[in-house]
Amino acid sequence: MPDDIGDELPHALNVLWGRAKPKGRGRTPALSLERIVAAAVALADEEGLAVLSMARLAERLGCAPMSLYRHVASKDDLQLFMLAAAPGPPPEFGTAPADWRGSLTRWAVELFGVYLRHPWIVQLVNSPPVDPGQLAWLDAALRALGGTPLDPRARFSMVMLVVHYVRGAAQILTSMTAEPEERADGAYAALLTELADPGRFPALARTIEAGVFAPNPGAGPDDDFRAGLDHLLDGVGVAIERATRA
Amino acid sequence: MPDDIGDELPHALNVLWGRAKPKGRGRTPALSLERIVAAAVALADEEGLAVLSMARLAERLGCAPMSLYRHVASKDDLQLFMLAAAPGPPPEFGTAPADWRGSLTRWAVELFGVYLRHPWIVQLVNSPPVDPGQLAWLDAALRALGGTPLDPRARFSMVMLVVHYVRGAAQILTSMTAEPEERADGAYAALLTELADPGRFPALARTIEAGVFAPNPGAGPDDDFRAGLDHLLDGVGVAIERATRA
DNA sequence: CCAGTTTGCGTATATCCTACGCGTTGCGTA
DNA sequence: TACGCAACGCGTAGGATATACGCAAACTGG
Repeated sequence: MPDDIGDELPHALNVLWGRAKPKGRGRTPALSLERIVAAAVALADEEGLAVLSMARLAERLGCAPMSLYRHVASKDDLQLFMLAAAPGPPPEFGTAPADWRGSLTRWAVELFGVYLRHPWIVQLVNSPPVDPGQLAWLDAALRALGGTPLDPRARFSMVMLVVHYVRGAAQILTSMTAEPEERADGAYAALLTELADPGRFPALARTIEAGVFAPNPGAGPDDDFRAGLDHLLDGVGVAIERATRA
Repeated sequence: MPDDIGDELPHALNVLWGRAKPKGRGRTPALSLERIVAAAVALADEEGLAVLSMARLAERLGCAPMSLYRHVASKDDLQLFMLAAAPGPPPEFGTAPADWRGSLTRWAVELFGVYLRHPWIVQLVNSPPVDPGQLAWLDAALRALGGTPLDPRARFSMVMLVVHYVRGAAQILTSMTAEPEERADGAYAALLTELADPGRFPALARTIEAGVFAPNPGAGPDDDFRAGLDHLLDGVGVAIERATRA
């Protein structure tokens, strides 16, 4: 007997948006959706997404595997809840801040931090957001551009630019550092040096020679991220300037 | 008896770079790595990455599941080979083309096409490229910037900017169109309209009202991609102009 | 105290990857 | 020509996975 009689939304969405009915009868629950999701997030943070199975999760919670299905319809649903809960609230700035660049930079850096804390997020499929958590992040980014003369479509396009960049940068960084062995940053550089024949890949060989892949001890990995973000925001700045003149 | 005695590279890499020894003895193979990889790519293209299992692949090839393991060490290895083979060659332009923007645009559009033809690529983990196929693409992108005064580190940064954007855009697009039912483009817009409370998500609500998510019949989905790419390349142009003056 | 409702969980099934080892085949060599 | 070995194809089996189904336990309102 599904309870979405007059509602066409999937059950998971109703729960996410607080539209699920409270049911005060029956046995007192030892488990709760919040506990399950929190444990799943912790497990994925510590041991990776591949280790997250219903059995391991149940073991961690001290319950039987099938008990989880009373609160979660499927493993996909669980991942949806994880995706909604893990990021936490976005940075706060009012509507139409004067400094769009500073606001958007802060937003991107914090999102980057979220991805580094929860690397499994970028391994999940990147579907359009439907939960309040992700929509809050999206809204915050759009608000960062609220004071600019860009039209809504352009604003959204710029935000997606930043989203894709942050996600991609985190994806590369986590896949390089999360190698099983202590593959230092230099390992990839050494591998490329051996494989990239200058005759076949001239531009790549020159890039390697210039030491781009070599670990530069003075700078953290965040510096590369910030540099790329700055170039990206230069492009946003061009569009804003163009819209201002028009 | 592994055959990488004097070589520390994983076996899969030796095969990818044509360093595997030819073994002319024994029985004539009915299976080959090329056939297996081609069938796996076709299967993933047609039915999605979730359906790709060793059993299904063997069924398609008319062999027993375990026969595949004579040519492929594991399923992860198979996916590595798929990733190397599916994209095909990158677009051709000489070293240091005069029109960096046109070249990079063509490169990005073709890569976008690859992702749309093989949506499973963007669902796989985005690890740094180590196979000749992906390195050829990377080299081509770096060559597109060969005529600019950017230093190698900046060139690489710009290329990664484009890579992340193309990948992210394809990820969103494929996850929206590959829905099980015939969820038209308008479905997401309708869902957002119901969920995005203007009081809670003011900027998002305004974006929806402006019809950003509504399907505009005149333009294909490529147009959004091209628009975002243009903004991105504006940022690259700023960096190039800055480097020219310096 | 009882009926109804909700939770927790045991069982069973289907599917998956893959370690191990056996029989078969065909080339290179004697 | 005949033999031996290397490589191939595959059958079996084991462990792990998600999850449908149904029953017993526990709690609450009457």
